[in-house]
Parts: sequence; structure tokens; C-alpha cells
Amino acid sequence: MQTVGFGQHDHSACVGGGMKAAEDVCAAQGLRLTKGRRRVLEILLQEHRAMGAYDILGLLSDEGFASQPPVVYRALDFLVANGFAHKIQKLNAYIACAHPGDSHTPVFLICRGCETVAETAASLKTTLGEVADKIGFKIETTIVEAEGMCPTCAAAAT
Amino acid sequence: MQTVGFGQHDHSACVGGGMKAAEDVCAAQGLRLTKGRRRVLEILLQEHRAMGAYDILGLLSDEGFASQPPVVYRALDFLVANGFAHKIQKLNAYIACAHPGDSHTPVFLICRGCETVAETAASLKTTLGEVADKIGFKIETTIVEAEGMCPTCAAAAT
DNA sequence: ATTCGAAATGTTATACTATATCAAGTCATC
DNA sequence: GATGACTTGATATAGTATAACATTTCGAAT
Repeated sequence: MQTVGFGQHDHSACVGGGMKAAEDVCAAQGLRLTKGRRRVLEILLQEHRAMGAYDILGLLSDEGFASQPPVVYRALDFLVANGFAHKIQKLNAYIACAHPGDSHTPVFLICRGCETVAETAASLKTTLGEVADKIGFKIETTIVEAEGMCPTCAAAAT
Repeated sequence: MQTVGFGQHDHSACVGGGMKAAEDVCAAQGLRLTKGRRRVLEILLQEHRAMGAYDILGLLSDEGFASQPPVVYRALDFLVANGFAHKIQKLNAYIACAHPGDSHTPVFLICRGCETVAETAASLKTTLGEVADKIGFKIETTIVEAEGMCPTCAAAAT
């Protein structure tokens, strides 16, 4: 797995690959990659940056899609739920997944200067510091939030 | 350093200690812990849970403070900037710091069942998995976002 | 003790982000 | 072609956060 985000890469391959991966996953799992969902994913792949929901909505409505928020939020919900896109909590923004198809724990490095967001990965056995060092990213602040079940609730749910 | 959040603890000590720590830091650094800032921190320490800004604002205005959003956001900005409170991005909520005075990288474990938020800590050398295992928290999803400077912007800023 | 500048607060308005709800259409299957 | 699950259309509203500018307070230096 490779870190994506800073530096050059073959962007057309990146877009094509992302769409192909999503199509394959949907075909395999019986998910419907409908027109709106497909278009939102294309936009995120093409722009290759974290975009606000209303930025995307603006592009959609320019193209003749309806211009109500649910249009874009529904598509984003689908893409995020199925791992084709991620939400960047820090920015209230969305970005195409750089490793579609993989099951992974995404780690985002957000540059305060250019606002580029790099997606990389840390397993539970890899530290964030190692990941950042490897690509020369200088971390200033970090957000780490894990959602799950506490011991009490896990016991109660049995 | 101890994990705080799940299980019993001496809560009055926890409130008093939090206020004391904030007072000490402010005295040492010439920061002004004004009435509103102090009261917001007290509320967060007393409630001991992640609270929305408007929840806090409601309590403040019941007590005679002004009831405009900037009142609470300014206080929260101060508390967060100085490490007395943290924002839980996942919940758009704020919580008192459980380790005031320490310089630390907070790691939050958010229970999906009871919505309790535990603050613990992982150094850059400690993995999230180790932290969770230690207290029996079952992680389902994680958010890891680091903000800083990418190699390009760091070079340009020189 | 006065003045002066920086910091904090008061106040109004508005921007930005996201969801609830219910009606109508689409699609695959029986 | 009826059924049921899923998706979309459309309206309204909820929830989160900041901009901008006037006013006050505070502390330090005269």
C-alpha cells in the first residue's frame, strides 16, 4: 500500500482506477452505483481534494441534478458507508478513498499550508509517528477518536 | 497517567482538580480565566461528558449570561486552545480535559451505547490498539487525522 | 491617577453543515 | 403485472459556527 496525496502521480489512472474499483465492489456486493452516486465519486476522484458537501452540490446542480442538500448527502452516505470515500471530520469535508477495495484504517495528514489531504494507513500495530516520518510530514496536532463499545455496554448487549 | 472515563472515580476531586489545574496554568502563563471561561470549564467538568456548544449555552443563559452563540464559542476556543478542554469532532461536542497541565496527545474512546467519552493517551510510540485493549474497549471504527505541514509547504515556509 | 493599548465581551446578523419527512418513481423478483 | 425494497424528489427545518463592529474591562506605563 502506498501513501497518496503529496507529490506527483498519474491522475487519470487514479480516477479510472477509483471508478473501476467501485464498480467491481458494487457488482460483487449487489450495490447500486446509480447516476448521482457515480457522479459524486467521479467529482471527488477528479478534484482529488477534500470537498465540502455544498461544493459538490454546486457542481451537481450545474449539471442538471437537483440542488437540494439531500441529493449530495445521500450519495456521500452511500460512498462513505461502502468505503469509496471518507469524511474528514476536521474540515467537514469529503474525499475519495485512495485505497478502494482494501479494508483499512485510514489516516489522514492534512496540510495547514495548502490544505492538501493525504490518505495513508496505519494498522493498529503501526504508529502515527512512523507513518508521518516516512513521508516527511510534520505533525502539529492530531485527532484520534475511536468509536465502539465500552466494557459495560458490551456486557449489557450480550 | 491514568485512563479516565469508564468506571467510578472521585468526581468532586475531579472537578476541583480540573479548576485548580486551569487556575495554575493561567497564573503561570498570564492567561485570564474570566467569569464566562471559568463557568464553561466548571460546567464541562461537572457534567463530565461531551456537550454540544448549544447545550452549554443553554445553561449559561439560564444563569444570566448572554445567550448568543459567540459567548460560548469564545469560551470554548479559549479552553481548547489552552488545553483545558477538547473538541470531539465525531460528535461536534466539547469535553473537559482529563489530564490538564500535561502536554499530551489525547485519544478519545467514544461508546456507541452510552455515548460516554473516555480520554486516554497514546504517545507516538503507543498504538491505539494497545490503549483500547488495556481498558477493554472494543473499537469498531477509528478517526485519525493529523494536521501539520507537508514537505512542500514546510520547505516553502523557510 | 490618568492614559493608553490590548484583550475581552455585547450584540446583531448571517453562513455553513446536516437531517427529518413524506410523496413519487424505479427496479428486480415472484 | 403485482409486490416489496430501494432510490429519488421536494419542502422544510434543525444544528453548528463565524463575521463584523461597537463597547467595556483590564493591566501596564507614564
